[in-house]
Amino acid sequence: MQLIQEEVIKINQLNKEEQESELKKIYPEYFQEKEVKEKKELPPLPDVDHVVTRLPPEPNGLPHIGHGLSFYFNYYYARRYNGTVILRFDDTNPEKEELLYYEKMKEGITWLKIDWDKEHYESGDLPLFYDYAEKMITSGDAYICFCPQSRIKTDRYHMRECGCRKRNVSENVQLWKEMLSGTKYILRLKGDMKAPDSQMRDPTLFRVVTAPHPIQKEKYCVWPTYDFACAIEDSVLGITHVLRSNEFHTRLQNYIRDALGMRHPVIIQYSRFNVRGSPASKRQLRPLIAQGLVEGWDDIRLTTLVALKRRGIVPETIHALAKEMGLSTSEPEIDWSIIEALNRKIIDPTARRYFFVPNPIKITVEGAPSITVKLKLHPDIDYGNREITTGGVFFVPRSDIAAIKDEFRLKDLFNVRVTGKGEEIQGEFAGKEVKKDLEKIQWVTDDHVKVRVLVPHELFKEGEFNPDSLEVIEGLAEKAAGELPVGEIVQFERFGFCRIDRTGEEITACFAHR
RNA sequence: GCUCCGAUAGUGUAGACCGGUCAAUCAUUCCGGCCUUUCGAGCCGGCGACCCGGGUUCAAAUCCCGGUCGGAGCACCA
Repeated sequence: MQLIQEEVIKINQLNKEEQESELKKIYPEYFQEKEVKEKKELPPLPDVDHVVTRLPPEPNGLPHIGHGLSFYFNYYYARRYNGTVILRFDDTNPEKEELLYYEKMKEGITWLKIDWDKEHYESGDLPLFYDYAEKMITSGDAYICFCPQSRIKTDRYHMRECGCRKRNVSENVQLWKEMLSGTKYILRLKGDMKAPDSQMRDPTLFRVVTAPHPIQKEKYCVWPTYDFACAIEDSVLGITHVLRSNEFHTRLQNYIRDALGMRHPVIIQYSRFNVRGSPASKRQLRPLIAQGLVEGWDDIRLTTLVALKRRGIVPETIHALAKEMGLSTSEPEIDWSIIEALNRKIIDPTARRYFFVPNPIKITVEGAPSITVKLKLHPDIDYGNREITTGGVFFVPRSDIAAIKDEFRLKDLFNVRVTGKGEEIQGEFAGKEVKKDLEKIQWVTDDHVKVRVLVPHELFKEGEFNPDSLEVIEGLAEKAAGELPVGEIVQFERFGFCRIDRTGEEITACFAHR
């Protein structure tokens, strides 16, 4: 006890730096953990001698934020461990894939600032899949089935085996050949029809699909199902780590690989997540688009990557969001406020500032001097300025002026005393002195551009479509805003961060967030 | 119904594997205050949570059992 007290006194006499350096000698882990926490990184991966991951899109639609996170997780770990990331198209259903969406997936990934080392198409591996299929047929692990779909379904439900299961290997080999030439049988896994996990009850491995494939055209008519193709590919491509959402179950794929004596990747699952009030599934979105309730796949209320981009959400925000949520296994209902906060933090240092006046009202200022002001493009960082020459006529936000009792300040310009309110406002010049308590309001002069701002709100409220989810605010912006290019993200002062969506006579901007 | 996951403040997350340092982390929202010629950023402060019930233990957010609730799968989709 005595000893301890003496030591404590000794240590307390050291200054902070000395204490830290001492601690580093005996307990360096203390500092490592601290750093990880501060940066907010994803947890480390197990078994990382070398890492190969995959980005596995199906080219059947536009990527949304869920794809984005999945892409990022897999990309992140490959880069973190100096590994390889493969863009692999899971395109084994000719009925659903479309050429266009291969490109859209790539565009989405590129927009996310994610790159990949190799590109691979499952649809190019059919001979390989056939080889493995034949192995499973010869080993008695798979059999051809003639039964109609409905029968299979009820048999699986009731754990009944069908007659097809009893055929011998040579019969199956023969039938497989027939199948390859187009006869509509299916190849099923000889699993366990009594398995409590119904997925293991002889699932389909191959089926005949006559629809042409966007890449392979009509070269093949027998296509593997997802679990078979994926099981093989993950092993053959040397994938070491699979990060995927929990709608996929691992048991069947592992079983198939075991049957073929193949290596397993490490599988890490996380939960699918939702953004509050924004459905992500195509099934829910299609009717909204068809009915014109949303503008299209890039409607700013949506969470497709094109919509996020259009709204002014930057790719780094998706990265940050992935780190924020981690590989969570609970079912999150992400609030837009989290996405907005992350985005704001990222764009605030670069977004140039401009004056925008929503719902403007004209004000004539008696005795106003004509001034040419230089207004800074950013309050904290020097990005230069824009120049505005003023006269006696201004436009200010209607709602602001309504709250003014007497005097206010045209921000960065001068003070005005209100002398009359009506259809227009009258005022008089009230000095240039900056007064601390005076309301500062943004303004534009006669020399302005018209701006329409699209403001997104929750698309669904309590499960119901929200008819007021897209607000349109008309207003005026200073002339300089008229020269901004499409895609520029700016902050309209005292209004919010917006992305220029369309230029021309009238500008359209999308409201990202405050 | 069966199988697999999960449940920490309004929201998201850390802690759980290896029980005590947890009257529980960080972020966000909300509310105050400071700062600022933006209602942005920054800074300070505040409210706010371990699903329920048993068990093990000197000690449970953490381990075990049982509920409840939520999600996913049970396709010739991926």
